[in-house]
Parts: sequence; structure tokens; C-alpha cells
Amino acid sequence: MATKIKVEQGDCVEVLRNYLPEYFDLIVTSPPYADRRQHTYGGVKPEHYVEWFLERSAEFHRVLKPTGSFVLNIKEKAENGERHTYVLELILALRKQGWLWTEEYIWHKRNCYPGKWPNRFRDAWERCLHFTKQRKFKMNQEAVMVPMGDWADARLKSLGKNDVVRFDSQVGSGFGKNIANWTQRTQAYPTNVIHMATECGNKNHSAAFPQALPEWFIKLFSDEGDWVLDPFVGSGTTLEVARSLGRNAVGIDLLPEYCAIAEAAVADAQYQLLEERAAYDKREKKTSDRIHRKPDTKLPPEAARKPRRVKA
Amino acid sequence: MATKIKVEQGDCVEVLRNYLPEYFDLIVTSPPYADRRQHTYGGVKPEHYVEWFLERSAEFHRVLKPTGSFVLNIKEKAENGERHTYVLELILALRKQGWLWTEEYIWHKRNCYPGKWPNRFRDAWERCLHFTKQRKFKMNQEAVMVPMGDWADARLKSLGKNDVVRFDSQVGSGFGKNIANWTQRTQAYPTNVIHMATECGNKNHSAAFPQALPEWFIKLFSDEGDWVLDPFVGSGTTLEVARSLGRNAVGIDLLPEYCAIAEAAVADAQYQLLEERAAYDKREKKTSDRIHRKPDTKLPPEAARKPRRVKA
DNA sequence: AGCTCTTATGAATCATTGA
DNA sequence: GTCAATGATTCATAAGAGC
Repeated sequence: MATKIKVEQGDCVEVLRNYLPEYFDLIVTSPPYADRRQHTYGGVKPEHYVEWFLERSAEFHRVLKPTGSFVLNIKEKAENGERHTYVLELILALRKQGWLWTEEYIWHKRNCYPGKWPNRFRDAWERCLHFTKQRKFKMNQEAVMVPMGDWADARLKSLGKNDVVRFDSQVGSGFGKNIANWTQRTQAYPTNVIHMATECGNKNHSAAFPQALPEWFIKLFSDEGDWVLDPFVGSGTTLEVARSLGRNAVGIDLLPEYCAIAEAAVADAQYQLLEERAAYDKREKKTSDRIHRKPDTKLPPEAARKPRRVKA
Repeated sequence: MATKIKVEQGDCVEVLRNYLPEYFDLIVTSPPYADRRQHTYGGVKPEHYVEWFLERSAEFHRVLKPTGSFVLNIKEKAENGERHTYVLELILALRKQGWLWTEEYIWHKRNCYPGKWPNRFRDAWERCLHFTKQRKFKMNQEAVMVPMGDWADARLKSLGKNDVVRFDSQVGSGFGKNIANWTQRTQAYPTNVIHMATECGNKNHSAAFPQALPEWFIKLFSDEGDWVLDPFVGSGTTLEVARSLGRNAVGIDLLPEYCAIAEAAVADAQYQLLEERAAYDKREKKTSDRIHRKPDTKLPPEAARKPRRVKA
């Protein structure tokens, strides 16, 4: 069964009215921040942001499944030496709208924007607010497990800079193979701090998201075949990732040009996957399930037997 | 001139009434969190936390200099599957009280509390809220610059899964070259994400702060000879650090036993410094300024010439 | 001195049990 | 019903033991 990806042009508050209730399993988005993208979204003023957002999040609530999640990547701007409070107010308002504020994940941007100001350092983090409709919801913790800390620490701490340089030059010396062994040994659950560089993986457009960010949440809060929504899809990163993970997805954006970019990005991703698949088939001389592949991490037996999920 | 350190027992709201207005240059504290440490602080209920705190922060505002800073280390708890909102409400309320919410620093705890739950991962971060009375305030950015070497080490230590995968797959792709770049520069300004483990001290008390956390803010927001206040001083970490950095300090705590511990800690620190000094004098055969020493990192010339400060 | 290995222990949360 | 107490889960450190 093929993965369905759809890009819709318009204001999400209107587009979503055509969708049935409880249609989506996951909403993950990075909305236009207040007063940003003025030329595109008309620059919602900070003092009107909450009101503006609530109208849309009401629709999100309607189209989200009871066991679904809503992940909101956002960060308040600083102005006149102070942080704006509209994000705090938004959290409080969303709770009044019926959302549960389940968690606040921190996206730690390792390579943040350069700059220097007299009253603050560079901003290296953003909020990823996790809202749900119920206390029990779908969460696949095993899908995002990380190699255990002992591993990286012990091994890398003992690596001097010379060792790293040597490692750099001795391609294929067996180091990679060893790493594979260690990762097989033990895995740990991650924390609520997500370390990720702001790499825009695809070159043609400036992605607000690094691909790995929506990837993490899509793996964590949805299954293959589920429906993912990004109501402010921008350049389409969420859609690309959703497709590559075997999720169906809908992306909405106000701007026709963004919709075009998003569609192109998805088409590229699709093409690339087909090429990969062809190459793989040729190599392996048999069909593969590469496109809809399982998470590449080995699950511990007990985790595989009873994954933590909630019945819808 | 000797550094003055004072420990006062009592509720800070009462103790501070005896202090003159605009007495302190910096307030840095980690208050008892709502419903935590019940056996010691009586556990302020989340729904009364803001009210309880505002009474005290009004005094903080009175005794803080106009160019001073107030750093609040706090994190809301999760209960019944949801994060509490009292910290968000506290930020909004403090602004109404006249504080400027200048910045929110993230303390990323590398070794966070273990545990597993169906709906969340381990909590690995806390807020360090930075409030001021004016848009212009004292900030010594150069005092907390990070040597590039250490920074590279920290980055290697904190390698997450994605780094590992990249490490593994892109052998020889320039990892070593990047490291070479980092080590060439000497110092960098930090960001608003502070990467620090929670040292569990070998002492008799549960050390909430790692020493390095108040140290960072004391260096950043005060000068030698300034007055630092910790109104919930607990085991006295702030006082120890203040003394070692040549700042005068006042610590207040409700509990007599904590005050005793704090006084002992400061005495220990004092004793240790004297010993160090004696040893140093013996080695160097001359007097040293080790106790009030400058940061041991070399400043770039231009930074040393014009440190960024605000006149009082 | 330096290293491996073991052990104890935290500003945690949730589900369950008992009053 | 509401609330308080207990158990289960889990991992990055420091400290100590052993070589």
C-alpha cells in the first residue's frame, strides 16, 4: 500500500474544516512565530498571537485522534531586552481549550545563529511543546532509543585529539565495526533534551526544521500507516520525513510558493526512494521492504513482545 | 580586604526587611520547588506557590541594585501526566511585580534522575530564569568564555545517536578536520544552554546545585567585592562559590540545620583556601593573589581592554 | 600513578494500595 | 469519593576496591 502525501494551499483553519474529526494521529509543526515572516503571514503581532493561534488549534483538537499528540516547535523572541510572554500565555490558553500540557521537550541547537549582544548570549534552544487530548496516548519509546552513555563517554573520553585525527585518516580501520558492536550491546531511553544541529539537509530551500527533529517525534508518536498533519508545512520537511518513515501526511500552507516547494520536495524524496529501492533490489536480487522499513534499532525481546501502546 | 560571608536563619521575607534597599548586586537561588522537600520546607502547594513566592520576590526587588540581576533556578513537576503551570504563572506574575524577564537559560543536566514512564522521558533540564530591574544591567560576558578545547571535549562527550550514526557512516568525511578547527581558536562565548552534570556531593546534604551553576552566574552578573544574596541557601553552595570568587555573600535559610551546614561549608572552604594559599606561597616563595584570582582563562586583548559593564 | 569494575544514589513519575 | 504512602522503573556520576 502506497504512502499518501498531500499538500493543500490555504489557511489551515479553513482547509481543516473539510476533514473528518479524529482523522490524524499526530500533528507536528513549527508555526510562524509572532512578528516573523511579516511579508508572508502578515506578521501576527505578539499581543494577538494567542487569539490567532487558538482559532487554529481548535481545529487541530477536532481532527486529532484521542490517542494522538500535538507537537509544537516554538520559541518566543526577545524585544526591548525582554523575552515575550506570548508562548507562556499560549500554553495556559491551550490548556483552557482542553489540551493537556504533557511535556516540554528542549531542542538544543548545537550550532545556533552567531551574534553578540550586551544583555544576552546566543539563543541555542527552542521549545517543543507536547500536548495531548488524554492522559493515555500513543508513544513508541523504543523507536527513538539511543546508544548507552557509557559507551560514548568511555570510548570517546579516551580518544585524544590525535586518536580522532588518526581515526579520520585510517578509513575502514575497524572502528566503525566496533561501534556497531557497542550499539548492539545496550541502548538507553533518551531524555527530554534533544541534541540536534540545525542542518538543513536538503540544499534548495532553507528548512526551519532539521529533518531529524520531526523524524524523532514522528517515530515517537506515530506508527507506520498513520496520518500526520503539519498545518504550517513551509518547505515540506515534515512531509518528506513522514513519507520516508511510511506515514501518510497532509501539509497545509498559506503560500502557494511554499506549497510548490513542498510538493517538489516530496516528489524528490519519492524519486530518491525509488532509486534507492532499485539499487537495493539490484544488489540484493530480491525485493526489499526498505521504504516501509522497521526502525533500524534492535528491540530488546520484552519490548518487542509488549510495546507500550494504547488502544484507540 | 577580607570577603564577608553571612548566614542568617529565618524566613527570607522577614530577614530581608532588615536590609537597606539596593544592597545586593546579584540574587541567585534555587528555591524549594512546589511540593518538594516536604520533610524540610513543609512543601508549598503548587496552587499557592505563586502567591507564596511573590511575597518574597517583592523583598528581593527592594534589596537589589538597579543594575543587578535575579537568577531563579526552578522546574515545574509533572503530576497526573501533565506538567504543572505554576512556573509559567510565576513568570507572568513577576513581570507584573515589576521585574523584566530578560532571558531563560536552560540548565541541561547530563546525569538526570533515572526512571521510566509510559508518557514521558527522563527530565534532563531545568529553567534558570534571569530577571532584571532595568534593560541595562551588569553583565561580564568575558568572564564565562569557554576555552575551545573544553568545548570540543564537551561536544564529544555529549554525542547523541545521530552523531554516532554520522561518526559511523561518514568515516573520513572531515570529522577530524572539524576538531582541528575548534582547537585553533582559543575561546568562545557560551550560549544560553548550560551543560552541566549534577554533582551529588559527598557531604551530608543533597546538593541541589552543582557548584559550577552558581559559579557561572556569579562570574557573569557580579564583580569582585560585590554583594551576592541566596535567600534559600540550603547547604551553602552559593556561599562557598561566592567566597572563592571574592564576592561578599548573604545566605538565608528557614532551617537551622541547613544554616549550620552552610556555615560549616563556608568555614571549610575558607580553611581550604588558606591551605592552598600557604602551599602556593611556599612553592612560589612570594605572596600570591590566588584567592581573588582572575579567571584562569586568557582573555583576548580586546576583551580585556573593554569589558562590557554598565555604570551603576 | 592509572585503569577497570562494582556499588550506591539522586529536586523523578506513575500505578497501585490502603486509610 | 479524596488523599497519602509505597513499589517499580532506570541511568549518569562519584567513590572505592582491586589489579
